[in-house]
Amino acid sequence: MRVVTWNVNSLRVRFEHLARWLADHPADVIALQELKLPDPEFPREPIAALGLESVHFGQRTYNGVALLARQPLADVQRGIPGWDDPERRVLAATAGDLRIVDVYVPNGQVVGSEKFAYKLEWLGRLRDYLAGEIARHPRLVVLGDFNIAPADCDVHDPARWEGSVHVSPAERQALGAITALGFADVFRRFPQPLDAWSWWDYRMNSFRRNHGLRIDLILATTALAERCTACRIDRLPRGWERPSDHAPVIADFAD
DNA sequence: ATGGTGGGCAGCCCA
Repeated sequence: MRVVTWNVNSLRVRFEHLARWLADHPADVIALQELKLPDPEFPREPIAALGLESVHFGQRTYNGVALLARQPLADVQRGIPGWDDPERRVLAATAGDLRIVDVYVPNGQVVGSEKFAYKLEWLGRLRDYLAGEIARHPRLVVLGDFNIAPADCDVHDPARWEGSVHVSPAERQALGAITALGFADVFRRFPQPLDAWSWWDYRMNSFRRNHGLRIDLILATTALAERCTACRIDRLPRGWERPSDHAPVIADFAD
């Protein structure tokens, strides 16, 4: 099973990039974030024309997540059960024998802000939800835009970023509480380049200078992570004309 | 040098 996560920053704008990339990178499951379109405008038919089933949980202007898959998606769950979060950021489904949870973690804006408090609350609620999911689904993958760089090796300039949003101790602790449920960040199970980022700011020529963060993650339950045979970031589409600010992350799992 | 760029919807909000 090949699993992909990609924050497309507007599916309307990036649909052609997605189609072009998928033509060269056949995947079994694709988790998308930041659709930025309401459900009635979701391009279900164009995606079906690519040979992919899809489920989506969108809203106008902001947020929105979708799962695309070669095979049918079952037991679809929109949002975190029992919490009426006004922002649409979580979508779960079962593809084959994998349970998939697609997440778009809040950005947090500035450490100490209201949005930052929402991010921490949100991560706590995700942890509680995943504690139940992991008990029911031993083969569980949680992937998406976490808006947290797990460690300093995931940051191009740790000194300049120290204490900022995406790297602050509070955020890393909240992520740690999730991985402590029994997940592995599969990217770090393999040798990787020292400068492997998944997001580059649109400003300040960040991509050209390769100033980025690794904030797009694929977490797998520990037993499943041992079946992971590869994980990499494909930075190529970040260099295409009018790109998303995120690159796709790819993981392969043996059957 | 506290900026810069991009998406979405209509002068900002969010990333």
